[in-house]
Amino acid sequence: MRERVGALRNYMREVAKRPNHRDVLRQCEVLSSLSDEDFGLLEQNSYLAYAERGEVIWLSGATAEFIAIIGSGFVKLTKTSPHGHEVTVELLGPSQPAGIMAAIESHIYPLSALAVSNCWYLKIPTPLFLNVYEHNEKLKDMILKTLGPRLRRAYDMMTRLSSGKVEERVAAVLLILATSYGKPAETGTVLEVPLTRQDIAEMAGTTVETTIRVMSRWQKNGVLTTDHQVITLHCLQSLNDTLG
Amino acid sequence: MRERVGALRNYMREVAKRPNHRDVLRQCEVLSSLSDEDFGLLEQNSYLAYAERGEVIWLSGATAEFIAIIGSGFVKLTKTSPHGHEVTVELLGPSQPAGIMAAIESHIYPLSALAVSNCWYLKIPTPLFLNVYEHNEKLKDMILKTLGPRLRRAYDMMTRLSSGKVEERVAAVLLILATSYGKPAETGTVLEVPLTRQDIAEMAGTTVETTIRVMSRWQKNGVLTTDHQVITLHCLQSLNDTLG
DNA sequence: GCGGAGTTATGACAGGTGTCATAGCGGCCC
DNA sequence: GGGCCGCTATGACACCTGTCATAACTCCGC
Repeated sequence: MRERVGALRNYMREVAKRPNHRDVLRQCEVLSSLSDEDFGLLEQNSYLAYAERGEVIWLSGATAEFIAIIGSGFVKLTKTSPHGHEVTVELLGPSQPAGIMAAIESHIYPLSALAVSNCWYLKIPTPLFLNVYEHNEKLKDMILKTLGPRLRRAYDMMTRLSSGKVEERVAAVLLILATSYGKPAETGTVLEVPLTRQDIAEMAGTTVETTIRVMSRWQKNGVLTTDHQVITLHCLQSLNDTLG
Repeated sequence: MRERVGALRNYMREVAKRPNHRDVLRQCEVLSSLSDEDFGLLEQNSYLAYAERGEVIWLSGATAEFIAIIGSGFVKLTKTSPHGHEVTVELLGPSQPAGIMAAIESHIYPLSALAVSNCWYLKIPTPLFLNVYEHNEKLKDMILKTLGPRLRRAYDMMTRLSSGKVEERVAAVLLILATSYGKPAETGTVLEVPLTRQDIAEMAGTTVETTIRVMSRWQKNGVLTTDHQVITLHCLQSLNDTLG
């Protein structure tokens, strides 16, 4: 046990490893259609930034000064309800972009971006990005095509959030996370995302206590095990079953 | 009272009035950037269709044969949760398009479309639309720009759905409807959308009974009055207050 | 080492909300 | 007109879930 915790801690440090500037750009799917020239332009005028776990990358309502492409670690996009209650609407991992819609359309971030783990990300100034965007039809296509899945995910979460039962919502969150970021292992699917119960609660639209209760129950049933913030899902099927 | 009910019924009939084919195309904001030539193309190869209240326009999961532009009446886009429970994700009124994302990206409708009132809509075959779409950069821009607000509305609903209290969610739904489709009158803002409590419940992610209870309470407090399915909001402020 | 901060965990409790049952009302079709 | 259907309305009741309180544990800085 001791060494597993040690290994986990190493993992958390590893997340904070500085990625290669160019690699981050190249690995971002939305930008994959760009010419070498445009890549060069973006590369020379963007810069890597670091955020500690919990750090604010931008706040909703602020003017969109830059778009971000995640190099390593995880970022959550949140919105605070009128009651001050914070809700996570999206979780982004390596090579995923954030703030593109704000840049090209509203010029104001509609969501806040917060680091879930220590992470590196690339900051591309909005004017520069717009410059490349304007005369680049393929980029527009790519953005359109990535927006589709985002909308569908949003609609999916809406239906899950409305259909009552917290247990169901937490199961849905874990399954979504598993498909996006889960890594297969002997014991099951491992979620190497350092999410606290609080984070999961924000995604499922519930409270920490209830989330803990639900997950403790699953732990007793052998559906999953948690070791600090690393969750191993042993039985995806029984999670799926709780969805109906 | 008698004649008011009669007037309402007339209204319902009026909604079903057949609109002008070309007007529907011209009034759709997304298409506003098209050349006369493209307009002609769309006009000649699209056709008006009629749907009775409650009728299915398409089902989620079907292949996207056409996109629809609403001419008159209202259409809801829904998704059924794993539990069979139906959730309305969006409500569309005259001159709003549906199915565009499915056409250009997934080729499968992610949501079902159902007529909320009797309505006329324009069917534009997917291949034709894609044809126009491919070589029309401004159209892409317009689509991108309309997608932004859609995403933001979706995120907004997500936060409201997660923040507990049903009363709040119903208030939010009514306010959203009021800003989109409300018409000012002496007595307040009138919602001339023939929504049943069931429809509202689906949008707020709750049950008919609770929706009725909440709205009856407001009716007693004088916040709103309902006459069949026509809702008059007398005090938008007190609805806003319930949001926190 | 000690204390504080952050996270996980558990219990008591009240209230909101879904579920089920029932009823009235108006419209529509035969 | 009669019967059926859809919509609104109301009550009883169980139970989920948010709220508040408490505690153990780890990590970290002093």
